[in-house]
Amino acid sequence: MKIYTIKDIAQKAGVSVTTVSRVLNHRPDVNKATREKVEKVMAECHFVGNANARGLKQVDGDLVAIIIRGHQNPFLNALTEAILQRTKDINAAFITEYIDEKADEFQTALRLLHEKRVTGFIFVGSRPDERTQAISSLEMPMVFTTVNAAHTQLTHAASVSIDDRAMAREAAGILLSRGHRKIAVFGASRTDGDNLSQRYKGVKDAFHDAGLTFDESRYVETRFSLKGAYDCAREFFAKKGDTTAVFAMSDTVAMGVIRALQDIGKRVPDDVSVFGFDGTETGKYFIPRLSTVEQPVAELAEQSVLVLTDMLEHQASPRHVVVEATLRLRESVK
Amino acid sequence: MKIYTIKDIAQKAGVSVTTVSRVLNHRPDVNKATREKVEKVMAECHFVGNANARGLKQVDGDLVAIIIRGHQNPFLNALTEAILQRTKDINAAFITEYIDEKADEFQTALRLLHEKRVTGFIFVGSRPDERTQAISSLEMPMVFTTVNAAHTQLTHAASVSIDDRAMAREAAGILLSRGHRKIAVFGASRTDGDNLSQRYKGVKDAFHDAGLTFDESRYVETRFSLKGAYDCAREFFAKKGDTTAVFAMSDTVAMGVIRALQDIGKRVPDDVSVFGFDGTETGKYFIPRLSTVEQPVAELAEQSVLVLTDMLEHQASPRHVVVEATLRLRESVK
DNA sequence: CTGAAAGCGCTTACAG
DNA sequence: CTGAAAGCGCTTACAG
Repeated sequence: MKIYTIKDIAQKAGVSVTTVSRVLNHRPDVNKATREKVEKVMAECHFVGNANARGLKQVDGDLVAIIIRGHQNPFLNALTEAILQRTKDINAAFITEYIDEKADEFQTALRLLHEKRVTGFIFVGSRPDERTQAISSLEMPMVFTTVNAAHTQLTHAASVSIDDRAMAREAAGILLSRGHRKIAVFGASRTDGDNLSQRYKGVKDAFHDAGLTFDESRYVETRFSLKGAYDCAREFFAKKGDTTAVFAMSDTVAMGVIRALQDIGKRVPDDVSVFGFDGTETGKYFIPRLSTVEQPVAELAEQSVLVLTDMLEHQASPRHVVVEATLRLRESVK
Repeated sequence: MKIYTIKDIAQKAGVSVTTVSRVLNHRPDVNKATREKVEKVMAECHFVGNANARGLKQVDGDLVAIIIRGHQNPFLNALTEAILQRTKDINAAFITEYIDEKADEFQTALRLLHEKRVTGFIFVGSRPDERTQAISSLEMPMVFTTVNAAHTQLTHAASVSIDDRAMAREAAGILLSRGHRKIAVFGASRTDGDNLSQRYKGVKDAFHDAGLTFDESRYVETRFSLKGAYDCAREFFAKKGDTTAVFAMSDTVAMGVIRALQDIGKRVPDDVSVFGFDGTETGKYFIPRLSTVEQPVAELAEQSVLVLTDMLEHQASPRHVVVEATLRLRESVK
């Protein structure tokens, strides 16, 4: 199958490449008859412009890279899809780049900046840490989704997130109000200021509210996968079998924990209550249905795109938007 | 942050752009001292070549587009990640393109062909239908993963898949051998030859093996989502409450069905047995654990890359590889 | 081992 | 409304 260039089309249509380019870009200043002739030839040839050539020139228009940490996180996948949805009627091109859990987003961003002349970034599921500081040197519009970057040194970074700390406090508060005292927290290594550390603080807040102190020996770090959580839970409950409630920092972790509890003969929620986080679709259908902090995916997505385009198109300053999350009390908590 | 071009680097290093290009491409014919000087400057400037400019020239090397149907399918996500894994040490570049469930993969392929000068395709989770026939006109190496394209008219298409029909037959056979007769099948609209129709045929084979006939009124079409399957199951069991087993054409569907059964007071597997398909991670941790046909993700991925690179590099003819799937009997079937 | 020059397929002032 | 020409940032024969 021959690949036609703009030159081929011009020749077939008997016009200049300039004119073809104009038709291709829907410029108004083309004679109707000429336009139609060119369009006909393009259609016949299944012509599609070469993105490399166009990108090489590209002085116009913004190009936003959406950088997603991990392929397998259902919550981030849903969020990414929602962002892409909001992207349709925006006057900018978007590309998605999935990176490894352990990959360096600064390197990735830098590469995309050079390779593709990216003009803005959306980081999905990223955590501001040392590497992320380096990103700031990029000095271009960027938004972190799901994590609050207000208190970082990232001068060009906006963020859209829920109030992780307040929600965790609420969730843990419910556990406490129902009489649970031996509460375990399943999280992951956190750096100061990221959303996991916020959630951890929220749990401590709840204990404080109740005039109690969180027993740090019931804090567990796990990978955010079913298997990771399952294995951790088996190990943890072998030692701390008197635990009556678990606050898991993601739904995936919650499900792994519940499965483990089931396997050691503990019923959820009768013997142990489990709280999840994120509000994934699977959690709604799990048995038992997960109690969780539901992140508003659509709004997170919408605000992210909005904040970024404001920076891109109107040179707005970076904002830090906090959207409302919802506590879902379902079957996994008694 | 300034974006440096090869010209800037050349100037700073006091050499020609040709030489910088050579260093950039790790060509051997550069003086060691020169190379080091250039590399030093490149490092200082965080230089990364412009992919558009390189791609514009690109006479060398293959570019493979991996086209994935849907963002949210856990099985396809796992498969994609496995393919990407196999991709590291291949002498070709790979890009991933997620398309909508309803999107036209021919248009997508065509666009990528022109836009990016793609030289080969891997279609993940695609189904050969009318549109797919059009793809054949692309006349370039392509492989369909998870669906057997041996009996299609796709002359340039290879495929890597399991034997869907045989596996469905085995699974349904187990249901029958355990005394189930009122078996429902939850699938989706299929076209002749796709993997869903194969699975359907497999179920019929199993009934035939047992000297029985599948009761078509127990065949249900559903979206392949938890909600879709859930709603379908609620509706179906309201009418066909005597059904004692379900063969679901994906794990996701199976989980939706199980949740629905739970909600109408039927226990799985005591009242109703449920078989899934794919062998997802979630299915392993679901309560009850899913009995399923486990597709060998790693092998599917490896063979797909292998078959494609054979076509790309050695002009091999398209092969149709069938890999071994595994029946997993777990808790959801009694 | 190194460089000048042509060209990849577009877009965009500029001129008409 | 239309076209000739320059140029985007690279790569690659070709010449030395």
